[in-house]
Amino acid sequence: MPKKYHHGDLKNALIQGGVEILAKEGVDGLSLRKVAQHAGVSHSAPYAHFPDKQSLIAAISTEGFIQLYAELEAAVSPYSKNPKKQLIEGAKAYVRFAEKNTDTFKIMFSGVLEKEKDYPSFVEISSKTFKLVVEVVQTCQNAGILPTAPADLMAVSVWGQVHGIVALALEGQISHTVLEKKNIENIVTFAIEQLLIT
Amino acid sequence: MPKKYHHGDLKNALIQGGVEILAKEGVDGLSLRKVAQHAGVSHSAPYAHFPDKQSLIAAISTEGFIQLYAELEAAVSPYSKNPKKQLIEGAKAYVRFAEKNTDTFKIMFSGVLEKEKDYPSFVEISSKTFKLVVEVVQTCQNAGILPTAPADLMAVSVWGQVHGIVALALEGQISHTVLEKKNIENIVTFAIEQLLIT
DNA sequence: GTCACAATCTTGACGGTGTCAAGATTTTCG
DNA sequence: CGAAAATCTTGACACCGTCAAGATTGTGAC
Repeated sequence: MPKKYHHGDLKNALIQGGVEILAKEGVDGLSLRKVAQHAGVSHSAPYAHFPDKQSLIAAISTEGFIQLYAELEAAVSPYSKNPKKQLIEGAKAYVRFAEKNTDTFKIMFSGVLEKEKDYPSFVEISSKTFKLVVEVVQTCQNAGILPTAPADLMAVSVWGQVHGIVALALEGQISHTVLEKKNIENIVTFAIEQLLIT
Repeated sequence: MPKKYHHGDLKNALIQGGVEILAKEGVDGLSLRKVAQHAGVSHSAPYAHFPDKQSLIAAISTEGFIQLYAELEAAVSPYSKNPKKQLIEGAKAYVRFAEKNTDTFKIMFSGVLEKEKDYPSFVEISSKTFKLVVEVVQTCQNAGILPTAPADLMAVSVWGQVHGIVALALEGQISHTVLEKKNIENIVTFAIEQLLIT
């Protein structure tokens, strides 16, 4: 933890403030100047901690991934003896995260972040999350409920399946006729079950 | 087709110019003023045709969906006797569209468009595209190569599967270890095959 | 302890943005 | 032809990201 200077841990205050503004005013409402004001600091103070806006967004995205990872972990760990439940509960947790943190989720995946190579901690937590998916997929394969194929490839399929439906849902692209019968969690569950070996 | 006034069909010129700028400078480079200048017109001339920037973006997205629909149609129609090929060729066409028109694709799905209710022509082509997916899914079901389930629900799964992998790929979120072995088209094909009944 | 240095923050400026108001110009149509 | 509507220009406003210059404050060497 950084020591106190004029403000004291401004960097984290900016990230946290960014998350709040994101939740309150949406992606378009997020500006460096607003985040600075929210932290009670001048409009260009953030430049002491972030070289540009993208960098702040990367930090917020990283924070989002850390929380997503934690929630996936929590959803999956109780069912270490039940691979199918792990897969489905993990998928449902993914949906819930996206629904509860819509704008953070959008920032994490909406192309605002471009050259991720420059944000090592983002890459780290992001690939850590992917590894978690691979592990769950592998236990499912060992249990014979997912096809035998390279685990990383199958993990991309599973993650893509969940992510795609969630992304379409956030865009309002899920057909009205479907939403009448099932909510997003149920749709994702159905889709994942299609990938399972009966 | 609108008649000529001062400029002559400014509205379409703005949309077309927007597509060009989008392809050349990316999402961040797209501004109303730049589009106006590109069309040789003053900075607030666009307001005679679009109430705000979102509306221009909606028009560009609509244009994108029209092209996407056409390419899906073209990819699917030659194989009316081969449902499996229809599904896979359609998915591959989706990938190709996203790869060739990255920024238009991002704008179409990256949350820039919010309240779509206000853009009827966008909703129209978008749901028309979805219906095309439903039709292909139905012929696959009739051929016994996709599970018997509500066609619209299964269509959401299929579309979500393809879209999710494409979206993750555009974010650079597909694991390096997977990309070494397969390109996006192949990954999507693999994923779709997992949904098929063998 | 003090003094130079580095980190942190402020002030002020720059060009660019979306949007609106007022007015000029042009087309349409009764 | 003349009124009304559509189209476009000019100018202004607040906001934005970013940079330069300088003020303030903490750190560490001596």
